[in-house]
Amino acid sequence: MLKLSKKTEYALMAVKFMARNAADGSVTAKEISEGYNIPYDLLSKVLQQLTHKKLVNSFQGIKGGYTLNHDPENVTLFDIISAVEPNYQITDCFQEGSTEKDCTYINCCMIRDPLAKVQKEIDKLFKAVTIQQILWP
Amino acid sequence: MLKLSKKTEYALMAVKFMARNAADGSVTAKEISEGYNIPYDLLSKVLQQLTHKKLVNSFQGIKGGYTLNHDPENVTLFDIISAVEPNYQITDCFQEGSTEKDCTYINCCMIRDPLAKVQKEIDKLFKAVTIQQILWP
DNA sequence: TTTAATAAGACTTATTTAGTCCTATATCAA
DNA sequence: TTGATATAGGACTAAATAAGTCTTATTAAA
Ligand code: SF4
Ligand code: SF4
Repeated sequence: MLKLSKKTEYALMAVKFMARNAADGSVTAKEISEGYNIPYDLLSKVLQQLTHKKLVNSFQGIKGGYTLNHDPENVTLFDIISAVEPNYQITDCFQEGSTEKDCTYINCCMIRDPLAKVQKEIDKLFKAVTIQQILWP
Repeated sequence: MLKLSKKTEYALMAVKFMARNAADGSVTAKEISEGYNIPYDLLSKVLQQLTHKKLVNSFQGIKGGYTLNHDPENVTLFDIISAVEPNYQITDCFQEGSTEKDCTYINCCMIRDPLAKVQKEIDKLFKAVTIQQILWP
């Protein structure tokens, strides 16, 4: 159905919040959650995923929080999506080492390679969009 | 998660089958289903949806079946997807007349317009890919 | 040592997708 | 005219995924 998950949207919103409040140093998950009305627990997971991909810095402890790790013009929509969506591809069979478990048609499929090309185009598109462009259009 | 549904894949496979067997006149859902191992009932629905969008011709009755209504180079991936996926867009809020029921953030959202632009790029991409290119790469 | 933050896994619920079943209708041919 | 076989389409069930919640552990400043 080609829909982005809420996690991607929350990630973008969180990045926006962090950039806006960069002056005040780090920003907590609670502040973002309350500022934009995002479920706290889910947002926390999103921030953790962004941390793993080094898109944000996290600081633990009572004065902890998050900061952006890159300038918005150096982070793309592709970075955000692939940090947050486990496998964001248009079919189930593009992963490294996909087998019949992923799709029963995998060994006889006549649309796989062509769709892989479409996937590459989509990747290219997402890599061409920076979050700078998205969040300050 | 950005995945195409099985219905889209089945639609593409069905189109391929029809083109391949065009010489024999119309082709039945059963033949496609058995030829490519696609669940019959689901495939039938897909074919009905393609019929509604005039992408295929359907013939009822005992000698009935389906034929392609256009040359493969004149049908795009966009046509197939939008025939078969109810609303294939990357967010819930791009429909005509979307309200708070679709997304609670709709009136305060800072990422909606930018994502709409991304959607347009995706549309453009899908419209640029013909099923000729996909099925006979 | 208390407090407030992140980290992370387990769990539950809601939504969507995939698949099935059943009945109606159309058409051909014996 | 009737039986066989095709599409049409609605209702339903099951499976998979996404979204949200709960709980416990860890971290670090005051
Ligand atoms: S049907 Fe083909 S393209 Fe789709 S998931 Fe299976 S192998 Fe991949
Ligand atoms: S968060 Fe914004 S972009 Fe996403 S569905 Fe809601 S209104 Fe649309």
